[in-house]
Amino acid sequence: MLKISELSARTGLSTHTLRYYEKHGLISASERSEAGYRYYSDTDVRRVEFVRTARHIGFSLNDILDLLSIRLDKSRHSCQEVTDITEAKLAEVNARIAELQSMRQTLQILLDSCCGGPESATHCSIMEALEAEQEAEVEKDRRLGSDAR
Amino acid sequence: MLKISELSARTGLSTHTLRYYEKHGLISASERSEAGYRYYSDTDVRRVEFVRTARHIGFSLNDILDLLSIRLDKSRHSCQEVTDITEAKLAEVNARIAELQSMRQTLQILLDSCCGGPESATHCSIMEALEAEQEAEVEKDRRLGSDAR
DNA sequence: ATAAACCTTAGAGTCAGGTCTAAGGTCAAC
DNA sequence: GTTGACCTTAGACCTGACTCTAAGGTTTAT
Repeated sequence: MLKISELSARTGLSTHTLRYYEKHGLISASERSEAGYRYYSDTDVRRVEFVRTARHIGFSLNDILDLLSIRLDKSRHSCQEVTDITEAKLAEVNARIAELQSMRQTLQILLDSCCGGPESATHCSIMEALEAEQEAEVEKDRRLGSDAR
Repeated sequence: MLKISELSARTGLSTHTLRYYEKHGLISASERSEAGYRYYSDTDVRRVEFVRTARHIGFSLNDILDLLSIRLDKSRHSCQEVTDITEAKLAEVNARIAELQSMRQTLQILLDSCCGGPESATHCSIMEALEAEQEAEVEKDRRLGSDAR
């Protein structure tokens, strides 16, 4: 049985975070000393590691709650439930990537248009683009035929 | 001169957001009525639109504060200052994209490994990967030679 | 003259995922 | 038998960008 600081050392999660996860129903210590100290069994440790792994991959704490409830009784759940959660997360990630790529494209167009030198910014094309009533966005949309956002 | 609700209608930013931007030094109304009502001039409107455009591209409010101070007296600032801000933002965006792509790859590997069917999750390979002490991550790192994060 | 539709402010709440603090109790070693 | 390292809790604080509320004042249309 591990004390919380030992579990923290082992998992790389702070004791604060471990208590936070417990408060949110993700993990628990299967025993408590008389004084209330948390003691974690091997089973507890595996659950914490499951959470950490899922977190590291990018699942939210709510996703992980769902995954944990499947994990608790796998025979009552299907692979499809698991892939549904995973696919939803993948869709989120893809949507966010698309947004960021759109930002990247705009930023790159801005950078390409500007000399970037020590000259006064009086005629800086980036500043002009930002002043110019969404022109950069319009330009980008025209090139990409984008409907995004 | 526009009242705040008119400016809101014109920019698509809520009156709440406009006041919030003002509180944070991004914009202001060049006049106030005796009762304290904000009145926005054309110059004010252009500044608000500048903020909105920059925000839409993905600049943070702090980035925009920097851009605005350049905008206020362009002759005292260089193109390089502008491109520095833009490049820093581009680097942020690229870093975030890389993180998300790593997540995407892991999620895709998980999905590829799982049948996704109505079968019991007892032997679900996604669940196994999440249980298996970072194995999915290790696998991914091996394939990509990744050092990221 | 009164109701509807506006406007003001300070300050609280929201989201996610922690992170930290205060005030105190416990335990092992010397 | 006390020092220092650990543990407990409730609850505040953090980031960033809003979003909303309460309580009140103003303007406009009828």
